[in-house]
Amino acid sequence: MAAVRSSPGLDVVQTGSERQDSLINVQSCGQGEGVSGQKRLNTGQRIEWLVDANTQQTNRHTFPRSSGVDLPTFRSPESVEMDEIMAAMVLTSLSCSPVVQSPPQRDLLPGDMECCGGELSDSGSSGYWSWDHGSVSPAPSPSVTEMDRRLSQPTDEGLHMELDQTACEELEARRCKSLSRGAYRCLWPGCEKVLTSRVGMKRHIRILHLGGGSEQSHREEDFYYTEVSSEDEETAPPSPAPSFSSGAWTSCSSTQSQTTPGCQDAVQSSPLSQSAPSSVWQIHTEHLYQACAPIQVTVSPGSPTLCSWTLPGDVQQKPQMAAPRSRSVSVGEQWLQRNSAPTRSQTMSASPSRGHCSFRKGRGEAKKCRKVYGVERRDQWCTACRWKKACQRFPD
DNA sequence: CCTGCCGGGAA
DNA sequence: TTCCCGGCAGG
Repeated sequence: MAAVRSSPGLDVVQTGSERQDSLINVQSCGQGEGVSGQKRLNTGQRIEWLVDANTQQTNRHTFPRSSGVDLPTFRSPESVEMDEIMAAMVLTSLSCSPVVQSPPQRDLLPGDMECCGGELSDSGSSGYWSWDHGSVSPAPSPSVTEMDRRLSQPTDEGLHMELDQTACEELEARRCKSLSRGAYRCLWPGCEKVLTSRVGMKRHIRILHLGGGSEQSHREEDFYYTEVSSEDEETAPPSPAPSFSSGAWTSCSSTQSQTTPGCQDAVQSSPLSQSAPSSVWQIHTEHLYQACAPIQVTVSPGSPTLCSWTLPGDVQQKPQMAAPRSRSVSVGEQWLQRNSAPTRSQTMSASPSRGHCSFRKGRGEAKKCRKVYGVERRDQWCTACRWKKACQRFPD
């Protein structure tokens, strides 16, 4: 918006020495730093202009000149009015000319708007949403000026509207990098890609996950990555993200409760893009929880039939989840202490075949703790065996 | 008789 | 909730 307005306190400054010249101070709402100066028109009017980027005023093309001011007599009121209009137009064109002032006219370039959208448009009234709106708009950052330099270079020949996408993305990436040293983590299930540039992440998601570069998918990538600051990256080793790729699992319960609260806090993107990744994380973590159980399992020594393990996906579906068994007493006990009760209750409640309360299933061929450790080492039994309950360490 | 474990009760 | 045990059933 290139608003040309005249401030009452400044605009019409007519001194006695400049009687024949109409001195008009104009303030133009635009972008970037304010530019002020004077311009002497053909008609002899000297126009002083002040282009202030940060003024958010309504468009007012009126030039309140007091009627009591003496004007050159050879001018008819119509011509004066025309001159004012002309002056306004000239000022408008001046303040919007890319040659004279590139910063304020940035939002007037439709090419920029189309190319980079809200990324480049810092104007709060542009109507475009912007990623870094709040952090960028108020104070011009070095990256902005640098970008302006880059932008004003080609626009010397005119409005260079054909900035290609990649160039804009580079600018965007630069800007994002300079503004925040954050990283962007892909939230696509199974993908833990962490990139330092948002554009790269978008491209990654678009190409790898969304499968192509369609227009629709171009907006979808925002849902599948989250922004994490570098501090979070450094201080978040227990974050579940790297854990997926690493197969060194000793206990699965450690990650169960860590459903990315830190990541959520670190996210600074739009709330729309927050919601989707969180749900993705939720699902992901649940899968992780379900999947981690068979990983730490070691096969029971006496029963080869127990070696048939289902895949994590199947484990999730099956109502009767097989409890893990381990020869390692300490690990098994730890796991039992944490998971025996919930697993048991899950199994009980979900099993439809157990209609009979007094049903006593036949004795399995698996050796239980009593058989394995003997009565003399009862302290090494699983808790259930110690309580004369169904063995959880070596279930049938 | 041994073993596994259900059901119930005590702390 | 944790712990223990009587007692039943299968082998």
